[in-house]
Parts: sequence; structure tokens; C-alpha cells
Amino acid sequence: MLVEPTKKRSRIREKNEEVILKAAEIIFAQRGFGAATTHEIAQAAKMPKANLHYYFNTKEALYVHVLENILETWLSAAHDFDENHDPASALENYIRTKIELSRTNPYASKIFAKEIISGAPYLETHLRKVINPWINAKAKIINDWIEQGKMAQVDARHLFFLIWSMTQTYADFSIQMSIVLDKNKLDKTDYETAANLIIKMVFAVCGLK
Amino acid sequence: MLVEPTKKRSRIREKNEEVILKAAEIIFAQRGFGAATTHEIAQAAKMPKANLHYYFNTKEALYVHVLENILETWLSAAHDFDENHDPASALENYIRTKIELSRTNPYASKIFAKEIISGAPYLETHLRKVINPWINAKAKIINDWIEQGKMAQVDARHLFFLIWSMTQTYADFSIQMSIVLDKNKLDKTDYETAANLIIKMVFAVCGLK
DNA sequence: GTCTATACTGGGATAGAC
DNA sequence: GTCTATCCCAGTATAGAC
Repeated sequence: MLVEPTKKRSRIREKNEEVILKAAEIIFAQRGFGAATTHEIAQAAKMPKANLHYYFNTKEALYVHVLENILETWLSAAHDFDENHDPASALENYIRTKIELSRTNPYASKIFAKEIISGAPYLETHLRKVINPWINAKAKIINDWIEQGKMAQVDARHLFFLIWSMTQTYADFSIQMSIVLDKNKLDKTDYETAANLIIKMVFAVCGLK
Repeated sequence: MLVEPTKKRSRIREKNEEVILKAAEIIFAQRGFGAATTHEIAQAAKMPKANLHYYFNTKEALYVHVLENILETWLSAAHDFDENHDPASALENYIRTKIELSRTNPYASKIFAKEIISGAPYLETHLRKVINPWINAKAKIINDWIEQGKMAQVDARHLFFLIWSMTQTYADFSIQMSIVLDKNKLDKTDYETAANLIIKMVFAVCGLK
């Protein structure tokens, strides 16, 4: 009688990998890939450094896992920007979702930002394969809306560049903002003020509402 | 008869420090402080690593010099945003200057961005001392304009957060943009499109023009 | 699966000849 | 002022006991 092979990854592996990924996210956000140390990540995960290498062979493999998780969150956030909505509700939903992501998921945004600023060494392939088709589809939707007279003429790609920058800056540059606003941490009101202001600007330039 | 003391820094020191600072800017922008290596900076400056340490004792000292240069450029760019202008020309000038800085000075923007995203470990003091007073003065000018009925009610600080993000994203995220726009490098037209779109959005939300 | 000890490498910094 | 050789530590990764 054969021993049952482990068909699924063990419970304990599942759990530990999650702890490591969560710790890694924080350290990679603070330091970037190159400056992060496995020692510091291990400390944050409250386990010896050797265990990191047991679950993720190399620092690079760990980083790539973290990046992939981020992209997943990213893309699932963009689900209801489609041609079944009107421009106003599609854009408002999208902006509010992105701001909410910046509030609840600042580390992901920071890692992504550093990766792009560095020249996207680990992400360029993904960008070309995944994000490019995504934005092309969205740009087509916007251009259709423009043709149908539902919104004003606007460069769809540059509009997305600006929406991305305005929403993500509330994660990436939050330290600068708390210094300027003289508070320890941005609160929910700040994110609402931001969302409303961004929506107002985008609506105005799109001739909406 | 005494030997004339070297009253000014030698010509050759002047020259070499400049070469090193220029090389360091590029490498720090790509890698961030922690991941940059003095070896790589020395290569970019076409001199042996030891010479770096001769001119700048430590990597940290070199980084701080680079940061200080950036802040200087930054602040001098904001000179003509004052109460002697009308809101429209002040804002338009400021946005065009910032976009032009992103185009001509992308490394500075990237180093600054990574420093802030990392939690501003080397810049927090400067931010509190220099940039905070700056934005408070500008916010006061804007609030005066609002009181005088020259522009619509708007949160001045958040308006600056958004202008900074929209203009600097054309330096920091230019790699992502060239992928999306399917070109090797952004050209002058892209920066003009950006400036015009940003100005349009800002004017709309401020009730200008 | 966990952990200590350690091998090995790369990088910051310096000594000292030129 | 320049440069080679080198010191030394920090960091990735692994061996091997438990």
C-alpha cells in the first residue's frame, strides 16, 4: 500500500510563504530590490534567514513573486471600466478604486513605482504583454465614446498617464504629503479630498457631468 | 617668503567633482542610494573607484551632494509663481517649467522620487525646513486669489500634490509611457501634449480662462 | 521543516607607490 | 592628484545537524 503523495502544497508552506511575501513587500517598498537584504526581510517575517531560501530559492525569485502579486491586484482593480458603463461612472469608479488601492495597498504601489523608475528591469516583458493590451482596449473604449459624442476630445493614453500619476502619488509620496499637511499619516478624509479633486479635473477636461 | 596658500579649489578638482556628480546622478537615478555601487559610478565617470573617495569621502556624502544640487534646481524653477502674476499665467508658467524640467532633467526627478518613496531618509530635514515654507507661501497666494474672486475654491495643497505628480510622472515613468506609446523615447510633442492637458485640467478645476 | 554555522562574493573604503 | 592592491564587512546562499 503506497503512501499518499502530497498532492497539494502543505498547509505550513502555504502559511509561511504568505508571511514571507507580506514582509518582503514592506522591505522591497522601502529599499527597492537591490538595496533590500534577505536578512531584513527575514527579520520582518520573524524567521531565520535560511528559511527564506528554503521557501524561495533566491532573492530575485522572491521579488518576482511579489511583483506578480502586485500586477494581479492591479489588473483586477480595473475590471469595471468597460463600454457598458457611461464615461462618467466608468471614470469615477476607476479613480475611486485606484485611490482606495493607494490607501490600502501603499507598498504595492511603491514597489511598482521603484521598478518602473529603475527602467522596469524585471517588469518590461509583463508590461508589454499585459498592460499594453489593457490600455489599448481602454483607449479604444474612450475613443468610441468621443466619436459617439458622449465626451469631449481627449488623448486617452495621456489621460491614463495622468490618472495613474495622480492616484498613485497618494501612496508613493504620502511621506511628503504628511510633512506638508503637518500630520503623522494621511487619513480617510485626505483620500476623499484627493479622489473628489481628481474626478473634478478629469470630468472637466472630458466635458462630463 | 611664504608659499601662497591655495585660496580657491583647484581647477582640476572643480572639473573632476563635476564629472563625478554627473555620473552619480545617472547611477543613483537607476539604482537608488542603497543599490548604487561606487564602482559603477566610477565607471560612468571614467575613473578608478579610489578617485571617487578622494573627492567625496563616502558614498553617502556624494549622494547628499547630488540631492542638494537637485533641490537647488527645484526651487529656482519656482521663482515666478508669485502674487504679482494672475492665477492663470502663474499656474501655466509653473506647469510648463515643471514639464520642461522633467524633459531636460529626468535623473534629478527620479532620484528625488526614489528618496521620497523610501521615506525621505536623507531629505526629511530639508523638506521640513525648505519645501514646507515654500508651499505654505504658495498656498497663501492661492487662497488670496480665491478670496479676491480671481479663481474658484480649491484645496491649494492638494492642487500642488497633483501638479507635482502629473508633471514629474513624465520623467519618472517615461519608460512605461514609451512602452505604451510604442516609441523608443518620448519626444518634444509628447511633453507639449502633456503640458497642455495638465494646464487644461488645472484651469478647469480653478475656473480659469 | 527549522535553524546555526559557514562558505563565498561583492562592495566600501584605504594604504601607499608613483 | 592618480591608481593598484588590499582590507574588511555585509550580504547571498548553502551545508548539515536537529
